[in-house]
Amino acid sequence: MKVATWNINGIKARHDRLRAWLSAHEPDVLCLQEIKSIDEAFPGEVFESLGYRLATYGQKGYNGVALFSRHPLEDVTRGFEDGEDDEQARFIGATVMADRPFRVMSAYCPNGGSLDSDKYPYKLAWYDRMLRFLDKKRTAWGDAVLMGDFNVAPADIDVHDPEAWCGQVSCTAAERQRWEGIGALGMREIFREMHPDDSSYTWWDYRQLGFPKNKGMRIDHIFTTQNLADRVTACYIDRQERKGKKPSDHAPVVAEFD
DNA sequence: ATGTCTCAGGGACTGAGA
Repeated sequence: MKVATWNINGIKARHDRLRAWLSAHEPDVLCLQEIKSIDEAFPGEVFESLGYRLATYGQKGYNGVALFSRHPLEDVTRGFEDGEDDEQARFIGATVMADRPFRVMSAYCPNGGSLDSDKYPYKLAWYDRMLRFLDKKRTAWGDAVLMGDFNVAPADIDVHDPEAWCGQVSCTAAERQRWEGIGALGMREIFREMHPDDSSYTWWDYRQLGFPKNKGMRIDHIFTTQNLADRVTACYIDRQERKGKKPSDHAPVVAEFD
């Protein structure tokens, strides 16, 4: 089973690149973030013709998440269903009906802006809502994969310049504590587990020659529940996709398990 | 140089968000 996550930064601007990537890598399941499209305008036929079933949760202009699967998707949920008034489309889940079914979730965690903006407390509160949601659902779901753009660099090894970033948004103690809360709920972050000392990144700023200078951060992650984590055979970042014409500012992250 | 992108609105460019 091959699963992947990619912040695509606009499906309209990137569907050709995505189609080529899917043809080359053939993941069973893909989570997208920042589709920046309403559901009605999502170019689904392109991907259905490659054999994928789609579930999208979009909004106009910003944010938006999607699930692609070569196996049927059941019981799609959008948002956290907690009654909060939140118009931002950032979380979608579904059950992948493979031989051994599992729950999959695509998360686009808030960026947070700067420490003094109102986007920062929104980010922290959003994480708390996600943690409550995961806690409430985890026994019912069994095996699960949670993937996405978490907008948190969990440790200094995940940041090109920890001195400069320490205490800034994506690297504060409050954010890292919440990110670690996912692990406290029994999920394991696969890339770091497979590569304990690798300081690879998943995102590089378009500005200031971020990618050529490798000034990036590892903020896109794949978490799985215990049983799946024990069956993982590989986890890697596809840096190639950050190259060439009109890349996203994020590279895909891929995991394989038996 | 806040040095690059995407998208929306409105029909060339500006603003927002990342």
